[in-house]
Amino acid sequence: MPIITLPDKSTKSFDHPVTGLEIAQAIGPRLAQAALGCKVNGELRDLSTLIEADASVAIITDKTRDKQPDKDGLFLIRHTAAHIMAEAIQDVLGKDVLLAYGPPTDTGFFYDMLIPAGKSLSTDHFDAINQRMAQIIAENRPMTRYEVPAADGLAKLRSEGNKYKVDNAERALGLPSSVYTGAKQNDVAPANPGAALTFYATGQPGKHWEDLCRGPHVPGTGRVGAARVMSLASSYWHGDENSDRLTRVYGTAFASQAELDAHLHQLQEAKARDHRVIGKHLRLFHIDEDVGQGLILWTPNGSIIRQELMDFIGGELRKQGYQQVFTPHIGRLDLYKTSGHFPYYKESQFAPVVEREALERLSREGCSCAELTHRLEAVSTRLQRGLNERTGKNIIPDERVMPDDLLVDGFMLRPMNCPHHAKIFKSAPHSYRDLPVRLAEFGTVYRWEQSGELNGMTRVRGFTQDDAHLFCTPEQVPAEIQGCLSLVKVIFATLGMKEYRVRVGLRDPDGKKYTGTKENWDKAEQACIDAAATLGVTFSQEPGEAAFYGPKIDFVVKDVIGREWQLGTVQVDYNMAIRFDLSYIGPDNQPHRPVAIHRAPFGSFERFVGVLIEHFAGAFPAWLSPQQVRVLPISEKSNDYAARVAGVLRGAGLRVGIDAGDDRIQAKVKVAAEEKVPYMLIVGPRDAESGTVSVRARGIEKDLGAMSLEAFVEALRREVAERRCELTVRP
RNA sequence: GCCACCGUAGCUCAGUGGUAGAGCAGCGCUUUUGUAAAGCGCGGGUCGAAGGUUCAAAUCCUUUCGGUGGCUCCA
Repeated sequence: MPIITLPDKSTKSFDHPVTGLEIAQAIGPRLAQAALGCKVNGELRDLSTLIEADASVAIITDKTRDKQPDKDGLFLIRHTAAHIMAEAIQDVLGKDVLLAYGPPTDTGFFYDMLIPAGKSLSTDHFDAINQRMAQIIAENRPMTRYEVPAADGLAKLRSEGNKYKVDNAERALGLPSSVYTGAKQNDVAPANPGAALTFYATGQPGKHWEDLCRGPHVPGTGRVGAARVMSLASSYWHGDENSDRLTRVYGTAFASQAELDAHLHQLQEAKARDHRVIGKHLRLFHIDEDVGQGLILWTPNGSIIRQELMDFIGGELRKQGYQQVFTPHIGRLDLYKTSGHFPYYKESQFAPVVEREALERLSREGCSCAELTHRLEAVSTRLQRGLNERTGKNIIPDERVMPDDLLVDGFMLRPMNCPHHAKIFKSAPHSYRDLPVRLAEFGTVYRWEQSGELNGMTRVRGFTQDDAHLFCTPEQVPAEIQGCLSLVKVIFATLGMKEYRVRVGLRDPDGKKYTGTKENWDKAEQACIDAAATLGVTFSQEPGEAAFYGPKIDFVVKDVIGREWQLGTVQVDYNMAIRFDLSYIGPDNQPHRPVAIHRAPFGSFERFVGVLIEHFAGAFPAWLSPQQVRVLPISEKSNDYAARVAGVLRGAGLRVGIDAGDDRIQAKVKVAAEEKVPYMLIVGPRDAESGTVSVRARGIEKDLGAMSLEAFVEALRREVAERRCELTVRP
């Protein structure tokens, strides 16, 4: 006699076990009609689930109360849609397509499958698949769940010859994976005799298509309003690149065709905001294959944006007591052996640069490539002893040590700026009275990203960080973290960026890989959490996400397509000072280890500007715009006056262009609007006579009227100096 | 790196075995214009690169370079 508690805390009693559907019916017929599934004690279940004991139950539909798409409802719809797509693909390509794994995702769903040799799936099949999916949805077959005892289910799957499903079942039953890891076939765990496997038929079991599946699903295929296959990709079984390569088919589904259409429309809109498209159109940057993949050439327009950002950030840093430094883009290998970057991160670094004479000598000696690598990665006895003594651990094992005359020296394109900054700190003695020492550099670093990971400006191989290293006492750590975050807050606020979140990376509770004392870690972690809490944006604490050398704070923003990009980071580091043997003299007249804080709150100018382009859709505030004003003479007769106006603006330090072509004014306005110039000054004989300019501001599709040139200059100078987000100058 | 798709004029794209095209941009001429494209004309491409099949290749095949999307959220 279950008592059901509904989300509004009201209860309903039943004298028999009930299904979710019956509960919905008891609430109202329209809810029963709209119901897709239910949540029993917080767990998403089929509508047909029988509830025998008291429980709190929520009925899931495709919309929440405020008419927004319901996340759980979409999950159910997309989970079922994955089955429908798999059935459609098997109908189109054949039953010998082996299905592996097909879950819902944030924006849809995918299904991984093995396309048998000799067959292939391409976008040419999409029309056929979409049509077949529409048919299955129109047929509105019930989603029928049935359970089979584990042993029977396994036998059934094995006889069907799909090793991926057998593997899924074994994992679900907690058995060792006989297929994936090659463990012995072990029918049913003795400890779990009642275990069962569940299957879902898209219709009648035995008659219609079916799949091993945990569920839950919507009650019938008709409840998937609209589904569509989207794209193809490849994936690996279990994400393991040594395992089978599968074809991943992406699709998406919504409760109605209108919502699917809206989603497709939004994808198109997002494409129009893509920083690569806008960047090309507005000539902000260029990537040239002759220069290299992932290497950004900042063209004049983009360079203005970058320079303005550097000036802005640089000014804020000076206010906070940072000191500017400049260091080269390369350094000797020993430096990176000391820091620990080489060779441990060699997969993500450019290969070392070896001096020509050394290479020629090695070549004469017949040195092999493997031998060269070995000799580059080895260290001298002196370096080994120094590092091992300082860290108190055997971090350089004897195998890596080589006599000096065999070692090969070289340079590395720097993957990080910290070694150079550590060396600057070490170049002079420091008293505790000097701390914190804050060394800032817009430092360019180089990392070897896999070619498939590269993406416009947001994922590149050479980039300039807004980097700084703060060397301080353990007591100063909280205040310094606060300082970093207040900087982030100022800059995000200035740019009108509200859509960001913060991740605080903490120790794994039982991890042993960490360096530094427990007391320092506790304090630093608390400082990070406290600082994040003051930001006033959502932040998450993520145990296990700390670096081995200290806790960190990451800033993540979402781009228009919903992809998240990590921008900056603040990391506390107890390790660097040890490795580089940094010290300051304390009040006790004894040397002490400083704590280092790495911080690059915006990550890199490349990624940050890429995100900014999408954030503003190319319509930058006046202070960032490559061209702030464009003067448009009505006809050639006004060209002289236009040139005088432009001269005055330029003299006032504003970035001005002039469109003196023989186009009509309509054409000049259109071009300036497409290039997203903040202000157009339209000047004709009337203006020349009165010394005025006719103002048109971006985003307002009309003539705002005339004002004196002096008043315009003053107003725009103020807007730029205050770095306002909006265009505020008006006659 | 791996998989799918793509690469034609500065840009956006059409052309699927038979003499390389359009619009925009550029240049010239006409027009002298008051707020989202005036008209006419001209120039511009070894069709990403290399090799192959063919009487004939932008088009078909192979290789290669580059771009785009994707490469777990564990039934």
